[in-house]
Amino acid sequence: MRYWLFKSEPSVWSWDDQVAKGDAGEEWDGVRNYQARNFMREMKIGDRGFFYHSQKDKEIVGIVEVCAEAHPDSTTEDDRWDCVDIKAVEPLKSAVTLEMCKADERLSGMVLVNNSRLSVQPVTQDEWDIVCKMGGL
DNA sequence: GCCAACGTTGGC
DNA sequence: GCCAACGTTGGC
Repeated sequence: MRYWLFKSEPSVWSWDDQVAKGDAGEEWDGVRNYQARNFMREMKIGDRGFFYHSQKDKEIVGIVEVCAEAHPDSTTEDDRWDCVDIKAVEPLKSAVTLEMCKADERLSGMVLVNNSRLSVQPVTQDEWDIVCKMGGL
């Protein structure tokens, strides 16, 4: 199993919105970036990811699971764009802020810290464990 | 709200 | 195929 990180502006699609969808999950649509799309194509059902609130909060708030592998993005006719479906698994006991990630030397290699513009990104096993612990899980 | 970084588009 | 122009993202 691999680990990922999904970034979303909470004013557009928040953790609460994701939770409200329950086990049915929801398309992670609207991605128009090849790198991000390619990562989604690599995802398998059961892979886990962090749910990150960009802009205002800048913090990792919960854990999601891939519940459908890459398929055409229903929000566009353009067949270049695929997306996966994800569902909420559980919230972190306490959110892990970008600031905390930047302050932790062990996370200095995290894509989140180094490439702020990539909206879907891989997370290593080590990074996953560290952030989970910081989040109280 | 600004602006830096980055990705994409399109003219040549 | 290069590169300038433009648009978007997201931290500050």
